[in-house]
Amino acid sequence: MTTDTSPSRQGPPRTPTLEMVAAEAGVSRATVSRVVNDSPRVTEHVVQAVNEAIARLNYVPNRAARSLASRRTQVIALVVPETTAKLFSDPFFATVVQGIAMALSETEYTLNMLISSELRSEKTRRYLLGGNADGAIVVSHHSGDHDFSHLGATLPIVFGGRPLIQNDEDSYFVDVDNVAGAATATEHLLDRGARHVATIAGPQDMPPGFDRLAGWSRALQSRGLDDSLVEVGDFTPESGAEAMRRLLERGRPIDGLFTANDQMAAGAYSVIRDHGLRIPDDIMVAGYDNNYFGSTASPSLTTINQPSHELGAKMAEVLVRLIENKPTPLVTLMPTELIVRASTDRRPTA
Amino acid sequence: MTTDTSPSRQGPPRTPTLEMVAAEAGVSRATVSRVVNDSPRVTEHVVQAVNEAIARLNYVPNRAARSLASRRTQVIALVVPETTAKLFSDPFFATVVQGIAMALSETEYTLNMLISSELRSEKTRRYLLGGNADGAIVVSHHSGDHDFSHLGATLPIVFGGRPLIQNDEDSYFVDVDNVAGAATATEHLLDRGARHVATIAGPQDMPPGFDRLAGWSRALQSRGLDDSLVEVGDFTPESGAEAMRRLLERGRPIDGLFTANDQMAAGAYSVIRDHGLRIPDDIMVAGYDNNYFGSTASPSLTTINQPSHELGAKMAEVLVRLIENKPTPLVTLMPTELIVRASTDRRPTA
DNA sequence: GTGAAAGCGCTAACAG
DNA sequence: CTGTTAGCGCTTTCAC
Repeated sequence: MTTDTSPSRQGPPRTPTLEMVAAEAGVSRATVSRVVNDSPRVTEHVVQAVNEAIARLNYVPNRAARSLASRRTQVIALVVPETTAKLFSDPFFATVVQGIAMALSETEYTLNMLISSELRSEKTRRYLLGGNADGAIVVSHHSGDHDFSHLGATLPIVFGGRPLIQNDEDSYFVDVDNVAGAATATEHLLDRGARHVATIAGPQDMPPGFDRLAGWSRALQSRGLDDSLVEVGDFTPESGAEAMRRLLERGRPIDGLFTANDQMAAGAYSVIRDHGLRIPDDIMVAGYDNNYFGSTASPSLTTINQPSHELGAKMAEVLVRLIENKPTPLVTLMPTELIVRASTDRRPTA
Repeated sequence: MTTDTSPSRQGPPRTPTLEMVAAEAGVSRATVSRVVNDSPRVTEHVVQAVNEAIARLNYVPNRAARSLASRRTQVIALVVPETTAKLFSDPFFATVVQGIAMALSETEYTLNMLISSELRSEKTRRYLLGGNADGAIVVSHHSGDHDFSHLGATLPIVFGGRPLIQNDEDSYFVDVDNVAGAATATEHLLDRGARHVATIAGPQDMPPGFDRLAGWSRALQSRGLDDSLVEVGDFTPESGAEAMRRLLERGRPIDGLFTANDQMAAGAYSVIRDHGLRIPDDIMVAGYDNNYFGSTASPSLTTINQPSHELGAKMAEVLVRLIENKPTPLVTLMPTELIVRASTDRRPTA
């Protein structure tokens, strides 16, 4: 076992070149190139001959050469801020990435995943600006990571999750319709007979936190109901418990609760029970996210499901359209789905 | 909003070239190239001048050109069989990928993620053989996906998880030491006083299932204890419950249980309780995986933690060594960690 | 419709 | 130590 450190450099070309195919098929390199890129104006007969030669030689085009000549890379960069990368084990995020990767695997594009730390974000910027990708998808939980938005002018970029501040420079993004989702959950509580619906909101400096509170408010206001029973948490079960405590201490009647995510609902559950109240009989509860916390809670939690896989697929789709100069709306909102479970299992009251 | 479908082709070169830097610095292109690739033999003085020119022009090298000329791509392919991609929401798998990506972000290599469906696996093969990557990491749950192992001769490849059959062609892989982990958990049960330790094993056609059973056996045999209390499940909670039922029906004493994963332990819990037995007083239980099922179970489950992030990082490290022709062992086993919780909370008996 | 020729931006011998 | 000279493998006008 030697300690040869130098990169292994094979001698002769390992893979057949376009030129060899041309020779094999008895045509020019230009023609082979046309066939490979299925250009319209090539005789059917020639196409066949070339394809046979390709098959015989087991030819596969060299990406580097192709992209050098065509000034197109066929690469899509997936930029993941390091803070978000840490949350990779979050099923939501992982599934979004899965959606992106699977959608792209259907296309000619290749997915390049970059972790961009605060420190080395310059490296990422250079990579993107250096013409190493045809476009980029930026996913992040903290939408402060929109440092990249100004790159949108130079390179097609699609963001996952809307920016907190709708910036002047119009950036493309696709997101879940948090407002509508929250409103749906709240309306469900109302339909099932709740009249005093409280909410445990998420951080108001995060779009999902902000939007879900807005959706809850909207649903109540549109029925002329009170929307002042609000407490804010930070998406953790503990904060959910705290918030629930504060809510109950207000001493006002509560018969419905919408929490901005399932974790906080789980936290609220324990407090509700500690107060001798029953779910759903005394208080119906609805969460948001449809994750493990909700499905294993007892009683199982009614919640809002986010189409995370589809979200990723959509991001890929939008970016590809952008790259190919096809008309595309600036913002794409994905619909959510209400999952009804035991925590709201009550017949509508009269 | 037009419907121009053609790729946007900008006119003039958008990014400064190495040649422009050379002119700016008053040296030849070769010299600039040497500086960029920090070759040792360049005068300090010249290095500075070039670097300043680079900074002034905001130059960033073109990957395609570089790789075309150097026959090196600086790309590492992450091959994810579609069956595995579906499990992306599995925290274990997602964390492994995270580990790979983060380790690679420290290097000059770029991560290319490919979903390889059974059908289109030919596409992946061509991509890899086409010289589009310097190496590949293949991650999969089902190690039947070692279709790629024969590519190992052509391209450096590292596999995640050991192959079921130790194939002749020596392929590199890194894995968690399942045998040792299972043995550790089992020994822990013995140390806490268990004498009749049963196991609920995983599918025997999956390496983790097979190895964890082996580890359990080894621990018992080395103390001269009986290792016949085995039932097999399929890693689901339901199968765990079934297996536990069969175990108890044997009518033999059981005071300890090792399950091949936490899910099956969760399933076993309910059956144990249904039989009027207490955990840990009557039966101590240890699982494997350290996931949500174990930590939220009641009593909380003693289990084996897998260093998933480190596993990914190691895979990246091994591959890079391979690519750079540094000596590297064929198999790398990562150590596990015992997490002691309430399900084995009992003082050692006399 | 097809071929010829001219590069894309960079690296890698080889001289000097 | 630095410059010169050839390409890497492919696309792309431009003629024919």
